[in-house]
Parts: sequence; C-alpha cells; structure tokens
Amino acid sequence: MAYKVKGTIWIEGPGGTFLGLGRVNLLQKIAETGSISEAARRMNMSYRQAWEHVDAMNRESKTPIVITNTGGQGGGGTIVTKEGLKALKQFEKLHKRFQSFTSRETTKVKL
Amino acid sequence: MAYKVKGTIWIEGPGGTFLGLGRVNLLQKIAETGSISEAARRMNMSYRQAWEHVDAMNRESKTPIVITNTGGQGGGGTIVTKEGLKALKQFEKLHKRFQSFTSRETTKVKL
DNA sequence: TTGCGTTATACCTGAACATGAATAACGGAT
DNA sequence: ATCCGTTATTCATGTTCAGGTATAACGCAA
Repeated sequence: MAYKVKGTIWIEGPGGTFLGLGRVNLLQKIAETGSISEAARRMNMSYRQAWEHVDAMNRESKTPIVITNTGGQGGGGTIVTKEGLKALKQFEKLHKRFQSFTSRETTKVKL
Repeated sequence: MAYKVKGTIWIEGPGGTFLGLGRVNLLQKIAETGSISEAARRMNMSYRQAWEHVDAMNRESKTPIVITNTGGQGGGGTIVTKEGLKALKQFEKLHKRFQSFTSRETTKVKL
C-alpha cells in the first residue's frame, strides 16, 4: 500500500483561521513559559510570526485566548486564559479523531 | 455556533501528492472534453498548471491516469484511463466521508 | 533616572511561487 | 506542402510570503 490519505484540519472563526496545529503547539509553549518570545525561541519561530498567530487567535475569539503584559519585572509576559486552555484541549481531541480518520481511510484506498 | 471545522485532504504517493480536490475536478473536465487545453480553459486554469497536474498524477501512479496524444485530427487530445476513473471515484467517496467528518466535528466544537 | 526584557510595530530584502508569453514538436486532413 | 489545434517546454516577469533588523513603548526594580 504505497498510498496514504493525508490532510490538515483547523477551526475557523468568522474572520479566518482560529486554531490549527501550529497555533496549538505555540499555545502550549506559551502556557509552559509564560512568554511569547521564549515560546518562539523554543520552536525556532520568529517572534513576529508568533505574535501574529497570537494576535489572530485573539481576534477570532470572543473571549481572549491569551493576556499579554508589557513592562514590569522580567519585562512582562503573557498567560494563556482558561478559555485558551479549553480551546487547546478541544483541538487536541479533534486532531486525534482526525488522525484516526485519515489512517482508517488509508486502509480503504485501493489503487 | 460561529466556529467551523475545516480542512483539506488528499491522497499521497511515494513522491508527493497524487490526488486532491483540484486534480479531481481537472480530471473530470478532461474526461468530459478529451483535452487538457479545453479542460483548463473551462476551469480558468492556465494550460501549464493543468499539464503539470496531469504530469504529476501520472508520475505518482504505477498505471497511467491519462494518455495523451499529440498531433492528428484536432491536434491530438487526452483520455482518462479506466484506472484514472477508478481513482477519481475513490477520491470522490473519500471526500464525501471527509465532509461528513468535518460537519460532524463542527457540531462538537464548544467554545 | 537608568537598566532590563518583554510586547508591539514598521520596514526592507531575498526567495519561493504563480502567471503569462513564446515556441517547438507532432501528425492527420486538405 | 500547408494548415490546424493540441501537447510539451522554456523563459521572463510579477507578486506574494517568510526572515531578519531595527525601534518604540512599557512598567517594575534598583
């Protein structure tokens, strides 16, 4: 069986993508480190790209996904809200079900 | 429910993408018209892009998906093989099941 | 007031990618 | 031999996109 069913999946809000796999990974790193910069560094992602993801997520969400603080001890930081963690967990489950779907479909492909 | 689960899906061969929604639409048009050029015209796709899709499909398939003829009455043309039609139908079914999956998952999203 | 690390934003440049134009090759019909 | 519409391929160009740099704003600590 040389063929594989592959795909990508995401949750879309009224104005565009809300949550995808990349953003979920980023959210996890932010939750761990409390910092967008540090999360970006660990993922080998530019700060700018990370910030744009964060900004887009907040724009697509009624309730904030992360709360950022500028200035203060350590320069500031950002925390992932309760709603952010909830969305994160929901996407993880969705993604697992999607992975089941693709591998199940792969076994069905007869070419 | 403002959020929707969206995604894309495709069948991948050893060397890259074999069949996706765009290629399936193109295959259908080729089967109808017997011509890559005419199919491209009807889809508002450049001939080059259409030809590259066709070439890639044949490269990723053990048995040819389309057979092209250059020269002759009408300048030539291309036909979709039996295996091509089979692959086309299989992808259509896969895509329908994927659409069911995403709409089912959309109802599960609680944010 | 100065220093610090973070958030926030603008700008520039190089690379990847899509597009369109141009052209050759082909082979049956007239 | 010439014409025709198609397949097949190359080239130049334009446009989007990621990357890096640079810099301002912020607010607490010393």
